Order: sequence, then C-alpha cells, then structure tokens
Amino acid sequence: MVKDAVARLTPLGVMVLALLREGDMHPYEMARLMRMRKDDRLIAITNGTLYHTVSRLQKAALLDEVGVDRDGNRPERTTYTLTDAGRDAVVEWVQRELPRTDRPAEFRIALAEAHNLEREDALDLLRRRRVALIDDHALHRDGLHKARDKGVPPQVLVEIERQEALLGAELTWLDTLISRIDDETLPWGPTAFGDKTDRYLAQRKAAQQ
Amino acid sequence: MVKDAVARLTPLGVMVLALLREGDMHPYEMARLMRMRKDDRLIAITNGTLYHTVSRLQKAALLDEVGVDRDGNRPERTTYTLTDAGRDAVVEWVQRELPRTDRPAEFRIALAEAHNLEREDALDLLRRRRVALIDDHALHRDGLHKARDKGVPPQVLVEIERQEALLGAELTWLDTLISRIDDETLPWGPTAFGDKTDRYLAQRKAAQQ
DNA sequence: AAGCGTATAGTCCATCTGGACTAATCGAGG
DNA sequence: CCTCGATTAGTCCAGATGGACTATACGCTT
Repeated sequence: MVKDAVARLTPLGVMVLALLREGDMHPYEMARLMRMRKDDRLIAITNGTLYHTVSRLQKAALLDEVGVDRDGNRPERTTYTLTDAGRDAVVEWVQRELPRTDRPAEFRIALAEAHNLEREDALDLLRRRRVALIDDHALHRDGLHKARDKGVPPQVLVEIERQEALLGAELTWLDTLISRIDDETLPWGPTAFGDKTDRYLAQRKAAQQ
Repeated sequence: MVKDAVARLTPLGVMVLALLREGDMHPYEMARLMRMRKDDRLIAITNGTLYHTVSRLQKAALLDEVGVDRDGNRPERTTYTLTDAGRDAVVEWVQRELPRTDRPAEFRIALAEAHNLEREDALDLLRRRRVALIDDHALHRDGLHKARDKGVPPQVLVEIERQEALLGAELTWLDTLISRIDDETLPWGPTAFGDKTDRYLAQRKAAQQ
C-alpha cells in the first residue's frame, strides 16, 4: 500500500470513494449526483479538481478503471470502480475525522458519510467527539475570561464568543444524536439508499444489460 | 489597480494585511504574533504559504518593502508596510464576506477583523447576514421535510439536521451581537489594541530608535 | 566545553486547486 | 429547418498550498 494513503485523502476524494460504494460511475456522473444531492454544500465541485482527484485515487490504487464507453461522438466516458483498499479507506478516513473538533469542514463530510460505519463504531467515535467538544468549550470559556481580565478590548473577542456559543449548540445537538443512535430511534448502518438517486442508478444498470 | 485584487485575497492574505495595520513587520514576526494570538485557530500558518502570500500581496501592490535589517549573522529580515490600497482592501474584503453564509471559514476571519469597520457599517452588514441566515435556516427546514416525505433514510440526513441546529444557534448569537453593537454596550471601531501584543510592538519600535 | 534542543528567518518544490477552454449533441422556439 | 442555449465529458494551465529542508545562534545541561 502507498504510504498512509488515508491521511492524504482530500474531502473530495472521500466523497468520490463514498459514491463509488453505491456503484461504478464515470466522473461526470459523480458530479451530477453530488449536485443533485446538494453535496456541493460540503465541497466545491470543479471539473479540474474532480478529474485530477480521480486520477490521484487511481494512482493510490483506491479505485480503478473498469471500461471506456462512448455515446455517439461525445468524449469517452471512463468508468471507475472501487478497489478493496478504496472501500476500506473511506471507513478509515471517517473514523479519523469524526472525533476531531479542529477541521470543521472535514467533520461535516465525515458526518455525512458516517452511515458507512457500523452503529457501535459510530457511537464510540461520537462519544469521543463529545469529550473533545466539552474540552474545547471549556478552553474557550477560560480564554475569554483571561483575555477580559487582561483588558483585551471586547471587539476583538467576538469571534471567540461566537465559537463558544456554537460549541455549546453543537454539544446539545450531539447529545441528542448519540441517544438517538443508542436507543435505535435512528436506523443506522450501511443500508440501501432506496431514494430517487438509487432508482436512477438501478435503471442505468438495467439499461446497460 | 490589479483586476479585482480584493476578490483574490486568501484568508491568510487578509490576516497579513490586517496585522500590518498595527505596524510594519517582517513575515516571521507576523507568524509569531498570529500564533501568540491563537489566530491559527482560523488559518493554517505554514512558512511556505506565508512567504508566498506576502510576495503575492506585494505584486498586487497591497504592501511594500520598507527595509532589510539583520541581527548578527542570521538571515535577513525584510520588513513590510501597508500601502493605501492594502489598507482599503482589508475593509473591502471584510465587507464582502461578513454577510455571506456560505464559506464559514472566511466568515470567521471577517468577524475577527470586523473591528476594522465603522460601527454603522458593521451593523448594516450583520443585519444583512441575519436575513441571509433566516433564509438559509428555512431552506434547511424545508429540505429536511421534503426529504423525509420522499422516504430518504434518516441516517443520511444527520449532517443537514446538524446544520439546521447550528444555524439556529448562530441566529440567536447574532441577534445579541447586533443589539450589543447597536446600543453601544460593545465598544467598536478601529481603536487601539492596548493589549500585550501592542505593548510588545511599542517596545520594539522604541528599541529601534 | 561539548553537545543538544529550540528559536530565528527563510527557500524550494511537488502537489493540489480553480477557472477558462474545447468540442460535440440535443431540444425548443421562431 | 436553423440557430441558440443547455448538457455532456472532459483538458489545460496559472497560481496556491504544505511540508521538507537549510543554516545560524542561543541557552542549558552534564
């Protein structure tokens, strides 16, 4: 295996791998699906980055070409499939990012893909996040108090105050999420999607036969 | 002027310009100050990026060299100063980012540097942000309802639920911030810092004479 | 007084990213 | 039936980033 391929995964790379767990695709279709699902809330989808990301993933042996077809005279469409390493890499990346409270952008992606983990695994990681959040929250409170005591002017502290408020909100949200997963109010695990996008994929597969 | 230099400012670039409003500095000192103030919560400070950013800002005529000194046999220290365009650019960038609800990372920096704006200006921009936040919040609520109606499995919606919760929290935080600025409970405007870091800068200036 | 870690002040380069561009096809309106 | 805009599927490259590397000096220990 390439040296710590998981650590080098970019957010877009993770989303690509996660998409391929649902079926083989060519990059253009990944972009279309992600836009349909509003995944562009989480990452910027630009062509240059997408195609480059896919070729990096291929070099890292996390995915591979499975064929090239063409429709009329349009450009070729290279279809990709996950390797076993690629399938594992998504899970490892999510496990790594889910408890981290620095890197908010990465966390959102990890959370969005957390359904790829087993319930117990996700629960454990989220509980660790909870501890880290409590820590962080305390650090912000402390920092604010000390800064005020030192006479730091309040207008330069507003960003920290906001962060403190958001950390509080995230903590209460996380508590309810954890209990919903724990008492199985929330279904979990890598289950079938069953939504429109999947019906779409199923249709494409059927049409290809 | 270079074509829309403000739009091309990177987060680190903005922080560099903002720092230079406090006094002339060489890049290494910028890094030290930012680390001291924990600005690395907002941006990654790596040498390569910092020096490259400074030279880009110089090319864009937002800052300029004012001298090169050296201490013993150590590497030269090139000191930089803001140009008028650079001074304005910080303000323009903050004005542009403060109302935007996409780009959370940029917003945190805009908020941290918002004390460079006049009170009325900041108030106006934050009120516009308030409207955008309310919009966003509604969109997330709607999206969630529709997705549930369509039968989208709930484990893929947790990230949106979190976003909805955080938007709500941000909204209440913003409301109190706006009223604090409005009733002048919170002092505002580009005033002197008066904190340790400034005393440090003052000492350095004194020592140089 | 030699050695070791850390602070100072950068340079260099392999990647990574974003935006502009190409080029073909399809559907709808005039 | 012709043309305009949108969609499909990608290439290309300038510029941005991050991390490794260089080189000196200073303080502290042993």
